[in-house]
Amino acid sequence: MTEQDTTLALAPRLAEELRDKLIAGELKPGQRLSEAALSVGMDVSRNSLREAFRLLTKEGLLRHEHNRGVFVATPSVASIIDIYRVRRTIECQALAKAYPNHPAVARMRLAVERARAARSDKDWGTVGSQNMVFHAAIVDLADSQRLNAFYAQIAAELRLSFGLLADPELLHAPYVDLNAAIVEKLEAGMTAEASAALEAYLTQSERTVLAAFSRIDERNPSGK
Amino acid sequence: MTEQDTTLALAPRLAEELRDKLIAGELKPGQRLSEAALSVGMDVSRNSLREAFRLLTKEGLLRHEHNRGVFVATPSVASIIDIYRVRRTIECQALAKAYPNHPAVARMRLAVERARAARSDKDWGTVGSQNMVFHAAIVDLADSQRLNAFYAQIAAELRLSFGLLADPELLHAPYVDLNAAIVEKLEAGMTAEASAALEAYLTQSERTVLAAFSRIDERNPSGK
DNA sequence: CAAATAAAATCGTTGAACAATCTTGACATA
DNA sequence: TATGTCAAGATTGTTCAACGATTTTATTTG
Repeated sequence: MTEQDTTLALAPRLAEELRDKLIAGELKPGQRLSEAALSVGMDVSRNSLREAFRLLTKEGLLRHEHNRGVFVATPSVASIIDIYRVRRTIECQALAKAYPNHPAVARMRLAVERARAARSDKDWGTVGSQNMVFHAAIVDLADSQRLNAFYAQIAAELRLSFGLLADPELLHAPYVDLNAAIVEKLEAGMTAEASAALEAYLTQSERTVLAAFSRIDERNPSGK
Repeated sequence: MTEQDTTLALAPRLAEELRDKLIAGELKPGQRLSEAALSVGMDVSRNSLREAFRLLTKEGLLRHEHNRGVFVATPSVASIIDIYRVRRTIECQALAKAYPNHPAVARMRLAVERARAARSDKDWGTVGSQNMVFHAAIVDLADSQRLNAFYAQIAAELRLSFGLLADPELLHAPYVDLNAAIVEKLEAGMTAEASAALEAYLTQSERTVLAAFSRIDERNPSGK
């Protein structure tokens, strides 16, 4: 009974598989993805693979150049700034307008607690993924499927950038307690304060990521 | 020199062509799009058409059912509520954080003036499209490519819903002056007031659309 | 008239083919 | 040596034909 009953379409499955590899860093920014090579590697036809490419291109994880092929998207300072702008717009508003009994609040708290436990174990991978869960839950406060889907996409793009950065401790550890403060303010009904705290959080996080990114980028300007 | 030098890829062109037909109402909600029929009708291969279908499905304009084909998305009360939730989140925040000298402000004003001119001519189509321009300009205040792209998608979905509604005068005419008031507040640096006015606008517009939509929907519950 | 079954249509996916375009490398020229 | 030309070679863009899988329609049967 562990198998999938509903045979999902092939292209979305391929896209998911590729997305995982992109986020895991198995496929590196700037790298070209050969249709011929990948289609035999993944044991599917070129046509099916091209459908998957189109999906991931639309998500911003791949870049498509006509008659030249698809490449893993190369994060840039501009894209990071853009992504944080999106996050501030959506997350802060979701938090400001949230009502404190929303089911997503429980998920926020749970993510905070799990992140704290992982932090004591120095399990930075889990700290990072619980941080993602926390922010996805914030967006979920707005009760909008479309915002959720859009945010998932933005988060995947951001994780592509994170892949370039070396130090997950620096990247995620400092924010566990800030997250805790946010959820506490929210639970207390202080949505405006929670939102303000989140904005400060995001600004600080953006600065950290940009600084780390610039250090990489100036050594290796074109992302090869 | 009027021709396109860069031969654009086929799939995006097909997607654009279909998108236009969807928004124009040539393809009706719930209608099934046969791969075989459409591919001969548009004189392209089934494979290319399928790539275009994937794009439009990801945009929310088409719905894909495994082994059954693609259908024109059927707007629902839930989808309209969701779309307006997105609009309030993004547009109000963009306006609240805007700075009044942003180039998009000029476009907002221009759209208002054109809409007013069109209103005196009772050219409701232009009134509607200038209204779309106005709101796209608001989102542009946030200076984010990703928000712009996302909003364009949401707007297309909303226009699909509008296609079902009969009366463009009722739908757009009352909002020309509200738009004017918003741009004036913004130009005066009163971003908070502009944002509040927009929120009231959107709530009222949502109510109008939902009311009109329910009248249609109860006569024709499952969209043909 | 309902249920079961057979036939037809449609989608899902593959593989091969060929045109269009880009890349590479050899070669000639200044 | 540096540079520009030009012909392979490789890769993408697109089409076509085929066939298994699934759904829909039509037919038969009880």
